Amino acid sequence: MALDRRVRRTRFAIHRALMDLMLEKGYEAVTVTEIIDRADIGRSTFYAHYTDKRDVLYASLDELAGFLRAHRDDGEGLFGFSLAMFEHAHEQRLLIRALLGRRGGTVVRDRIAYVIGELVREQLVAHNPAPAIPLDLLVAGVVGAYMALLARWADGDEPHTPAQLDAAFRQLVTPGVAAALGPGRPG
Amino acid sequence: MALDRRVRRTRFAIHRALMDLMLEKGYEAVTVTEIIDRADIGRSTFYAHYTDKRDVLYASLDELAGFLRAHRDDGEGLFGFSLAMFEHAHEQRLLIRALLGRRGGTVVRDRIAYVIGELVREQLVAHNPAPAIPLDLLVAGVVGAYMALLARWADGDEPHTPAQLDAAFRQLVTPGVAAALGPGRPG
DNA sequence: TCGGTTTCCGAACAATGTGTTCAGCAATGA
DNA sequence: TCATTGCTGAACACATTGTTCGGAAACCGA
Repeated sequence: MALDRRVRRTRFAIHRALMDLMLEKGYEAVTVTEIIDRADIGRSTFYAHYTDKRDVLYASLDELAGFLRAHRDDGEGLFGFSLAMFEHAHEQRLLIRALLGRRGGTVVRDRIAYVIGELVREQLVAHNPAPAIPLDLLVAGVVGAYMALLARWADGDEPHTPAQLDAAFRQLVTPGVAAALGPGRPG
Repeated sequence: MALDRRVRRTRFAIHRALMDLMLEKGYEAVTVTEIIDRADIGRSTFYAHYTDKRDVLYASLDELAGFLRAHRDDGEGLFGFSLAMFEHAHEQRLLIRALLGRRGGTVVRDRIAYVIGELVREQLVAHNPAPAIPLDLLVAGVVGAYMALLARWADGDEPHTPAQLDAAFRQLVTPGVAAALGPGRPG
């Protein structure tokens, strides 16, 4: 049995309101009161569904997580999600800027980094469960570089294409990762 | 002529209060009211010196910037600041955790990333003003990886040593950077 | 269509935080 | 000493958060 229609409507309205507002002012600057007004729901209703602004964000980012998982094994070799994500970011530039730009927030970045980190870790472990660089550091470094490229692109004026970004990411990170994973060539 | 003694005392008290409070709850959670109370100064006094919590932070981070500059050319090759910074972070682990951990904030991370980014950019340009990867992306990626390692270490339980962190950073990033900078071997 | 269940409303509330103002007192440095 | 500068502290308007609760409304299944 699906959710009560009212619940579906309410949650969607909230989700939609958060997205819209983020596009306008970035995640950090959005307030619960604004979400309520925009979604045109009662205050108590909001808190009946979510505890926080953060809570809404997490729910909304589940979509992104699904997207990334779907593209996990794109292309050849590691980091299949990379190009797809850059392309997605390119289409949704405003949204990505709202999420990752200066007006984003630690919460957003950390969450996205976490989601991507899971993917990266899975792939790295599959190739070598005990790499030369401690796994947690390796994952952190790779994801850190990726997120930084994404953020820089979202915030800056440079019109890099998704392919350029993907290439930059791979050129920067792949040699070090390959070395850390050892001789066995990842396919 | 130096600053009025009262000014010096007030600013130092504010600086000190922010540091203490960050150690206890992380930058984000600290409030201006708390700083005022801890520093034992009047509210209007605070706003006479700083506009913001952020403003105080920036002033405080100038120290860090000086430190990093002083170690810019440590060791051989690029990223001389790296080991010194990790060592500094090791001694001041609590402070670094307060700054970069989950309870830190975008403001803090961005500012530190900016400071480090300046250093990295200077060094990269010195070796090759037009690397294979667009300079801004290269810098972003390198700094992103570095910050991520620092943050992961500050937040996690793993007792990595500064030397290990420095090694991990270099192993991950150096090959890609060298390739991007081209054949001329950086000294 | 009925009827019990679930959700929504909305207004009020206490708590907390921000940034400003101003008149009077106190410390400073020359 | 004394003019200058900085500090005080309380009050203020304002914004935001998260909770509460009785009554109205919508929903879903029979």
